[in-house]
Amino acid sequence: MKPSLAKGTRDFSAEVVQNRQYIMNVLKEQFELRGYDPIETPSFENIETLTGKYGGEGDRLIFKILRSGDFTSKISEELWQEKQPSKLATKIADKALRYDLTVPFARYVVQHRNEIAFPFKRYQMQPVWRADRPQKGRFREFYQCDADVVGSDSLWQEVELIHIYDASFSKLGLSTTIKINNRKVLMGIAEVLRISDQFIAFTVAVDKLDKVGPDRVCQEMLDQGLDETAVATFELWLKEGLSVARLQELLQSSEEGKVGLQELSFVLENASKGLQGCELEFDFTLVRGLNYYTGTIFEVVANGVTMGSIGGGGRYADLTSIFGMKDTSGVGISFGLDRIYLCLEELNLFPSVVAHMPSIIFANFGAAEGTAAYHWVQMLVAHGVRAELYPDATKLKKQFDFANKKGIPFMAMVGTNEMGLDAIPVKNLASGEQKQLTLQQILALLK
RNA sequence: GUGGUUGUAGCUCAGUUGGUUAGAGCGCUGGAUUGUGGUUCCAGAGGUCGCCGGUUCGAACCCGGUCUUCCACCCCA
Repeated sequence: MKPSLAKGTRDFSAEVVQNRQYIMNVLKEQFELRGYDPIETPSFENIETLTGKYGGEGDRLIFKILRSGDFTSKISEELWQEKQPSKLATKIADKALRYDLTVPFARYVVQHRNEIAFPFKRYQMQPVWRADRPQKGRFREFYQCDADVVGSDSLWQEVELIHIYDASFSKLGLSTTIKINNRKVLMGIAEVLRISDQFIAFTVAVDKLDKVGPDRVCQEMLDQGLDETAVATFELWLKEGLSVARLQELLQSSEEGKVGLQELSFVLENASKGLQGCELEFDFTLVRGLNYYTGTIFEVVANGVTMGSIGGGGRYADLTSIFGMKDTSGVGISFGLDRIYLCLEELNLFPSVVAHMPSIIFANFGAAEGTAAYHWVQMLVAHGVRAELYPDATKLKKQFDFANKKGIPFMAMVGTNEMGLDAIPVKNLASGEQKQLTLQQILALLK
């Protein structure tokens, strides 16, 4: 059997893991500074918890887990003959891998509502799975790092989340643009254009603006059967580029649109104060496909890197009601760990020092010498120094090669002559310099 | 899910219109050098040419299928 990875998955080397931990530590620090607590949820959920939450074709991308036992007994002959994958799916599969962290979080909140102090702020850094076709920066297993707060309508939460984005990306040295919009503004636009009943088709088309340009966006709207005069008006707006002030004029007749603009103005005004490095930018064409968003929506892109969004989020006023808990608004952001990693790598922004702490390896010259050397290792480890004995008494060349390859900076040599001495030869592998050192001197060198 | 693309040694890649035994660099193993590495020199190991099938006297090369890679859609972190 030839070893191979499942499509869209990866192994991580020690160096990659350390770099990933570096990113997660930065995020963790920012989350905790703002009062978010960590939780974790299972990697799979009951399938009905996840299905129907992610918009049009979202269910297609959910990894489903086959029922244990004889699932064929649950399928009638008629159902089998229908050959409808979506209907068959729930009979064959009763569990699914989580698709994002927001929906499991909403399930968690409802289920634990009596133990939770609201507003509840949590962060969560775990893998999610999507049955997508892999591409660069697009995997079937990847990590999301989410911060959400549930149980408050306050727009200060939006402001806080923007500042978490700003502080985190600034710490990572990554130049980013945080795009912001409000779903109520989009609904207001649709209302004014009298295409509210085709809102989804409208937003799907708008979402493609930066990819295909205004002409093709409008063409797609017409293809989707949207009213011609509405599309013509919208085309003018697209080419004009709408500011908040201009929208305030245009959306006079839409109550929802006006509320959206008020919210947007508050967030923009307060969040733009004291930004460390990110640009905050209103973009009335920002849509986001997940259909649980109701108010503010965010998306983050890295400047100077060709990569999809590296973060996104928004307010969901009613996600918990699906699980039986009404009137509980939530808002959250997500960091795409794997894409952030690729950006930092491409821009050479990983600090090189994170990789290795000082450490020392003891050469192995034989049974008795090994025993003496291991005694030194024990003493050093007891003092908190990373130390190890090369396990086999092979040729020194091999032991040196091993130390070099592993990036160990020092090698100690306890041979027949040094057994029982207080000072042993310690060699700096980078410079080649070698000295007789006592335990205290070695500790001073390595600590 | 749709369309395209990719696959040759551990790694990066050559390989002529289909023609004997498929090559290079790096890496690896051994030696020069039995307790002092990185340099150098010498020798060696390592490949069902992604997999399955077909065409052909003959296939790494042509054809079909399949898996994988990357890309464009769809969608998204």
